[in-house]
Amino acid sequence: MAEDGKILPRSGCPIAATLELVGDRWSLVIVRDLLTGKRRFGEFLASPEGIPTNILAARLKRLEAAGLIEKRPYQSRPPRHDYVLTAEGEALLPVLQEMCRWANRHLPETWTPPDSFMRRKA
Amino acid sequence: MAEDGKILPRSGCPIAATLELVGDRWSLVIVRDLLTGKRRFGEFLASPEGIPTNILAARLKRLEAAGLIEKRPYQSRPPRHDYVLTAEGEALLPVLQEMCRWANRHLPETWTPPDSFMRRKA
DNA sequence: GGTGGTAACTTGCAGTTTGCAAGCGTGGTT
DNA sequence: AACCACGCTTGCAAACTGCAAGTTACCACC
Repeated sequence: MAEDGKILPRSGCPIAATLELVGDRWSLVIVRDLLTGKRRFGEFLASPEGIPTNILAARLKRLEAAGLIEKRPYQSRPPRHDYVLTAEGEALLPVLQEMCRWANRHLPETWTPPDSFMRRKA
Repeated sequence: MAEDGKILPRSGCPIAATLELVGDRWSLVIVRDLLTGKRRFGEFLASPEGIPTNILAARLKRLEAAGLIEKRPYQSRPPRHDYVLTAEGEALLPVLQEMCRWANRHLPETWTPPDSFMRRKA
């Protein structure tokens, strides 16, 4: 995956195309955090999975380039910004919910997400 | 990801755990092919995305180690085998369906999957 | 005004993974 | 024997990952 966020589709298959955007170990973890209210670089870093800072910065850049998230300044001195999901990014919720359902049924050690997350609608 | 298929969970989050198994560019493409009737090494290779042979072999090994697919001999002379989804692997169908719905709505160039795939139940 | 702290990154670098191409092993076919 | 098919394995350069350390921009205290 190129650093500049450009991705050339390998086929028109919707599954393959989706995977080219978010098919890696970290992107959907970031989307999960955004869906559960986290907004800032440091908050993503604090998640239990422990994403490295350079990977986080690269993924945020790519997700922004793909239009799934937006960077917004929330104060100017010192310059700080946070990230929010676009409508397109939020629409990934059902994918994550299905992953949770699958994992809870088939991977015994996984946590049950809060009801508010599982019932939530895009 | 270790070559031997062993994966140590980074957290109990069902999303992160799922991504550790199938969160890469190829695994779910293989599951897609299996769900649409493909069974053999050569058939996976022939998919339009063009997975390299060594990656395909590694992913099949990992999916088998994870219990998502099973290797079955279908003839003994010459020795040949194919792969089928286990119930656990088939249960990923809803995840793939949601990815298709998302992609069809948000990525303009993607194909619409056949109705039989989208309506299918696990 | 120097020291320290916070937030958001960037950089360096070794180790791992990817992807292309080529080769291998088993056995059928001619 | 020569050739082919299938299912891989191997070699290798390039790309990516993850850890640690450094950077930038400011604020706050002493």
